[in-house]
Amino acid sequence: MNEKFFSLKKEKQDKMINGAMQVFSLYGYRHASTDEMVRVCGVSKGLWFHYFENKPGLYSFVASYGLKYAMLELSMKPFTPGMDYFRLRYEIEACKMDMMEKYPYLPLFLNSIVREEDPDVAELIREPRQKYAEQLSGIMMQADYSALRNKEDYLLLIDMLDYTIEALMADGYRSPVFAPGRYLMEVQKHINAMQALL
Amino acid sequence: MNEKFFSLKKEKQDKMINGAMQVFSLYGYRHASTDEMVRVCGVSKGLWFHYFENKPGLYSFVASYGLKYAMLELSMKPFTPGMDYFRLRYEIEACKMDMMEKYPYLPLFLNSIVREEDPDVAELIREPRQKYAEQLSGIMMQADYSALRNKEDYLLLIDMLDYTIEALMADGYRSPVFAPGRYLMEVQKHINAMQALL
Amino acid sequence: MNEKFFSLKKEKQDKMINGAMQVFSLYGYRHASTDEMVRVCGVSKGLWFHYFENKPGLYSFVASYGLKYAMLELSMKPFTPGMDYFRLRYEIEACKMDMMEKYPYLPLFLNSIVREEDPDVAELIREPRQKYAEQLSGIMMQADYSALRNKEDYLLLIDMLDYTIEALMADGYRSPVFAPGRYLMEVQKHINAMQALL
Amino acid sequence: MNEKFFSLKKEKQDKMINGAMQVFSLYGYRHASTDEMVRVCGVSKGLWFHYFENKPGLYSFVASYGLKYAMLELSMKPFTPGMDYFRLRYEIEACKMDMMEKYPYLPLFLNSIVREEDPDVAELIREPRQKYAEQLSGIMMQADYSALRNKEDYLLLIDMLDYTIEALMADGYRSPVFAPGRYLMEVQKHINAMQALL
DNA sequence: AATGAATGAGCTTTCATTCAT
DNA sequence: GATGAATGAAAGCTCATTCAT
Repeated sequence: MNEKFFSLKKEKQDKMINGAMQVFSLYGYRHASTDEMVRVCGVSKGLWFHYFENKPGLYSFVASYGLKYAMLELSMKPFTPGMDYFRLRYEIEACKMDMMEKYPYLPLFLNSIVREEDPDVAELIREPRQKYAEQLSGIMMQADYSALRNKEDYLLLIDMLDYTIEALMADGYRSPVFAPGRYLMEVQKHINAMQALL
Repeated sequence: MNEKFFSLKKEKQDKMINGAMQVFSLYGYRHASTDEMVRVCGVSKGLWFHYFENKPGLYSFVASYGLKYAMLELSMKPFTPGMDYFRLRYEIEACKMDMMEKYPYLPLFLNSIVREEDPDVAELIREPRQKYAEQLSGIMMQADYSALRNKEDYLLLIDMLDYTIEALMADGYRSPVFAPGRYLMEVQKHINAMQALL
Repeated sequence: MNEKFFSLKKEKQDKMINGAMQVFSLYGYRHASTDEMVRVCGVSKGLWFHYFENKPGLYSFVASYGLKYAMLELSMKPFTPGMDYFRLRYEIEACKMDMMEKYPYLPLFLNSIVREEDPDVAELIREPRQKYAEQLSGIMMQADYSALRNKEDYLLLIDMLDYTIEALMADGYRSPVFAPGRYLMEVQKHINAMQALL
Repeated sequence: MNEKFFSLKKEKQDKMINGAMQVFSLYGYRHASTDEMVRVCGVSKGLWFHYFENKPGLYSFVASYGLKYAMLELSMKPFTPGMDYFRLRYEIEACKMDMMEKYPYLPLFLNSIVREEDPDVAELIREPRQKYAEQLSGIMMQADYSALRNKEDYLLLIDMLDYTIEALMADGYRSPVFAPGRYLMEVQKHINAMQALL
């Protein structure tokens, strides 16, 4: 990418980033079209390619940027070591909701990045995607897992919760306007349901 | 579609069906190209449209066909009522592996059909997709769920298992050649892990 | 073309000829499709090409055939020399209506042949088209033109009438079902109108 | 259509318009191919669809544009009321020849628009086509028809002249290069011939 | 820096024509 | 003789990308 992108007014940078996030997260890498980004955020087609050589370059930038921003937000939250696992899991979703203020599609985009398998971009986003995963697991590792009795297999329960939470978010974005409050309530409800099983 | 398709040699029918299943399941409806199907199964471009009016028509046929074939295979297995839930869940995956003999990409395709949301085909496949889901839940409903103690929330555990199994299959197809035996082993391992928690 | 065509049952020959006439006259040479002929007259695609090498060959045959048939019909009518021009002109249209019994689209087709300018077939039909024109003018030449006083320019009035009559026929075929009686009435009305001017 | 088309250099606009007029008027709407337009006027295929959504949109634009241009040219000529009908009819053809300076195929295109019956575009051009017809008849209505004695049927003579003139133009364009001077001479000759009959 | 006109490869689809049966 | 399955070139159209302004 062209580093001069960062010399643009922050406002314009974000307008472009948000447009890209929206279109990429709704349609996936391959099916996202530059025309739609132009329509969504009112910045000329030529400019995208002025700053980001091509479509993979654009995706790779926005994905890295979104992942980094998420990592920064996560690092600023006081996830105190020893916090109950289920509580912590909820707080992470709450943190994602905070990201929406600046980047409304970022929570959905984060999930779509993880699922993205297009060979044109798979390698380009491998590293930041992994770092993000590592930070998340780093945070989660410090949790208090005592509620999950069985040491051997508790990772599977965690996976289940992750899948469920991702599905709830996809549902949320499918509605005309995403309601963060409602989303968090749904997440809490499902967490409670699982906790009751233990 | 043109009913004369069924007058073709079964061998050729299956070659075309398999080509379509492969390309559709790997890339999704929108991104699947007729050119690639031509390449994959050595049948001319014109022929696809001779039998299937257009791309939605082709998808709708192959999806319905695949779902029906899966339902037939499922209906021929002796899923005895009262069978332990986890055992039953495994047997269903085993049954999918049997389908691979004739349609190697069918198990993956079944999952991709469920996820397909392209507005051009959503309505066309709604009914067979639902019937398939109903047959599956019909089978599962007869299982012995006594292993899952807590009546309130056991559905979440089931969802978790379903998500896990789908992910394992996606992993399997990502490898150069899908190994049914290995897949079933992985499925069993994960089922065991969950059972141990109860 | 393959002369064996004439060994077919007359009934089948005519079914094919009528199908071709209909589609060619309604859509013109280029836009007429073999698929539509198959649909219209229920004879397989392969057979067309078995008897008529290719599309120009088919057109050239059917056009020549139609023109010859028209010439035969014309030659069998007792167009007595010295008949009043306007009466004769009407009788020719009446004769065309007789052709409809065997070839319902022939009158329209005759007009469409005259207008056909596609370079793929222009040369192929030049000769029969001209012969037909010559026979017609041969017949017309023997008419009694005394009603048309001015020797110098009467050819233009004749052209006008020809154009008008052609337009009336096109109108007639545009209606759901062509009514020969009504058509002849319209022709007579217009002839009368012109006669009144002299 | 995309209004930005008008921001192109006039020269390029006209190059595209002329290419479309030429191909459309020579082959008719259905048989006119975008590839041929590309070849004829050296502008890429993509650009046509950048400005004109699809083929009907393109035809509808060029037809409307051509009709409007013709109406403008007609409105700028001093067709003085009371001018002799035959003189006026000639002047209209002379006016069409003036249009050729900017749009060499426009006179032929105007005729082809009137004959166009493809259902994909019939409705799209109905209104401008009618307005053009109305302007023409508005002009002709003010003519001095005293030369045409018989009030009852003079409309038929007018039709005849119109058909003849249209045919002469078609003939003219069939020659390697259309010669406006020669065309006007032919028109005059035929007008004279008819006048002599009255 | 910023625009959007311009391109052409690639997509879905049509259709004259061939050929095995 | 008769069929219609099969082909591939060409049509209308899309879209990532380039480039003159």
